[in-house]
Amino acid sequence: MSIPRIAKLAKVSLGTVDRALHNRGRISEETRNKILRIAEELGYQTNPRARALAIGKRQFRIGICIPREMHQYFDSIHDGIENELKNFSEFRVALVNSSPRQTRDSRYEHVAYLLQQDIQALIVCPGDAQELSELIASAKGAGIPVIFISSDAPASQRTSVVWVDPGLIGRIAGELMARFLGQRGRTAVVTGDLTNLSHRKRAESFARRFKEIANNRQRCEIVEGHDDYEETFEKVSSLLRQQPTLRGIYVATANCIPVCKAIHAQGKANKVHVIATHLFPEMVPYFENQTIWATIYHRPNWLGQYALRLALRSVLEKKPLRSSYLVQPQIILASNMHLVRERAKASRRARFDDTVTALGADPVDEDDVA
Amino acid sequence: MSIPRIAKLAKVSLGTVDRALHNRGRISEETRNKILRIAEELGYQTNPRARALAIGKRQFRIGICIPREMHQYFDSIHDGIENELKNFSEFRVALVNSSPRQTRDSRYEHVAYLLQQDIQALIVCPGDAQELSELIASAKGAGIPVIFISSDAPASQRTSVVWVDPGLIGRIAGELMARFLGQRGRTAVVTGDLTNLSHRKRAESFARRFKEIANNRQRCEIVEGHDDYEETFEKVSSLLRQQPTLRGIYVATANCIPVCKAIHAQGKANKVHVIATHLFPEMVPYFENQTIWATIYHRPNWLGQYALRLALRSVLEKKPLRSSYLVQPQIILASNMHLVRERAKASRRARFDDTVTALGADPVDEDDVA
DNA sequence: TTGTATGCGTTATCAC
DNA sequence: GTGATAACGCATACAA
Repeated sequence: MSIPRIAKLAKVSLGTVDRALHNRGRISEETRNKILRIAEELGYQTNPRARALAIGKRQFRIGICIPREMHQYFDSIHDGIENELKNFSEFRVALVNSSPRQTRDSRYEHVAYLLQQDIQALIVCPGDAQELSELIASAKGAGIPVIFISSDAPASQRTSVVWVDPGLIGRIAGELMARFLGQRGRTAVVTGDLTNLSHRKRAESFARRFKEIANNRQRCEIVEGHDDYEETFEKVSSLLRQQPTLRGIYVATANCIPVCKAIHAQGKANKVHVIATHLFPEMVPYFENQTIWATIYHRPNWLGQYALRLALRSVLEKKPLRSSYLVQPQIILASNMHLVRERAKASRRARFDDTVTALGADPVDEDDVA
Repeated sequence: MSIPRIAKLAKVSLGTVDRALHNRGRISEETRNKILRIAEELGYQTNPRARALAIGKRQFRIGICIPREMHQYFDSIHDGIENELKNFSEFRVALVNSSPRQTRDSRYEHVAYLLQQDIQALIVCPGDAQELSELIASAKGAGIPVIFISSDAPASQRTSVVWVDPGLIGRIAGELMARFLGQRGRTAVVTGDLTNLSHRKRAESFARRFKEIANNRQRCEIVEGHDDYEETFEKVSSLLRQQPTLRGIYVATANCIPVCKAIHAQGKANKVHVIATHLFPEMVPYFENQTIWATIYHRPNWLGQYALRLALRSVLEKKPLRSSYLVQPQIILASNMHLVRERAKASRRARFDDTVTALGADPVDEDDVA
């Protein structure tokens, strides 16, 4: 089941088989079909290691566009990308980085820039669903796979998306909250911005699942904090004053610190509890004093790692990509908190800023295990 | 940083570098040292893909000894092994299987048999800590790596163990139970056999963590079911009669069905809830009727997959193995139950029975993602 | 339109 | 002890 073997069976040369298999033209329909038929029958699969070896000297360039805000989250994605890079140290891969400052800033100019940099694949955390569609269509035309991380824009022509199902996240949080609270007390959601599809989905799924289990007919208040510290603190503080029976808050975004602070400021420290999102060092004290009871960890590190793996597989091994890769979220309690990398690690973002990270260093474990 | 480059720098031939790097003898100390020094300076790492290509025609044989009882659990391990096998389809790997019928049966004769089969690595689910030590020492002497799955025997000379920290499992279950029950009601543990180190560890950790959080001073009853259906059903039934304030049961072994049945038989259906271990089809109804509130999933599939990956890495890439690989358990609720493979899949054990599974079929995604 | 030659980095088999 | 040389499977530049 190798090219030489096919060549022998078809009584042609290696080059001919190669042309048939890879649609390179300069081949007659007849021989092409004969060869393809034989390859089919033999169940030919190209040997990725041999291919890797053969094309190993080329430079590959991968474009990266991931906003810089919310360090705890996006830095993890970047770390994941770097991690995976080490698994490809035999190749000459360069990451070309161009990222907007704020989460809500336009990615247009950045992606446009990246597409001019002779990249072979593009990894983006998209913001607005619409703005990139034109650029992505042109990338597709140029044969450049575009991989979305963390959120999707279904209308776009992106090749693949690597993310966590937001409905699933909401349902898990809702079920957990219902079990934690039993029948007593009501709950609320703090989210970023309901115009964001993922945020809305999480909030809705949470509320639905909570009511389903807790048999609770009360309205579940939804607070938009816009990932702003002050705004969130104020809104949650007033919510706590208005709703004395509030017992649980699901913070569907990374911005849970002002929520915890508000709870303590209102003297509700052991009365109101939080289910949060992600995990980073500032949260640890609130885990320890039992303000946070659980957090839903989206594994940003793994999102990044997998996105780069897909990009490089597509480029190096010509592997066709599926349109969607769903990553499983993890439920984190105080007992397994120590297993999350972001709990302790300092930000390394500096290394990434607007640089071309050339590579080729020490190979490393992929360490899903830990 | 390749062998030819080192050869040029050292002004020797490829063969000489090879002999220096791999301690093949037939080389003078002097040139050996010179070459090793240069390789060190250049940070030489052998290119695994090239190596793979070069040794691709050899046969490799991996011995497997995993008991057949408890299909839901051990079959998953086997499935994981087969999964990983597909990622190495370019090689000629054969799995040599010899497994005891019962979990508690001796593995001695099986392992002894496997060691005579010209295997290059051995994967075992050990039972008794002692019985294999002599065989394992001799395997070590013969340069055959021995990888334990799922439980450890610290005194033995095994190369590596791939497992889930039993203390961690117990603490997670304990914390979850404490959160679920709040301050009300007491709890109990159903386990297999307290002479088994992992089982004891899980039970103890559970009890300690539960008390810590729930501020509960009551004794936490521990029931040994010996993974026997009848015995477990009887013991749990009588426990439920004796302890009317019992609210939660942690089943630390896969044997949770008789526990659920006993709860229903005693008319405690919505009063007593279960945190279980693993997930398989028979459990689904009890998840749906809210008898089971959560389960701790040890990811047996991944245990198997990773064990084979380590074995093949050790053999094919000469990669040194760490002594312990800790896999993270997952907390499963009704909301994310559908993500667990074992929930639905039928047993495929037949394929494995006492056969030499020769291979080389279709390569496949590794799909941690799903 | 087809065939041949060369190289990727490693291992293995010779001959010297 | 050491150095050529071929082979693994694939890609590619060049020759026919």
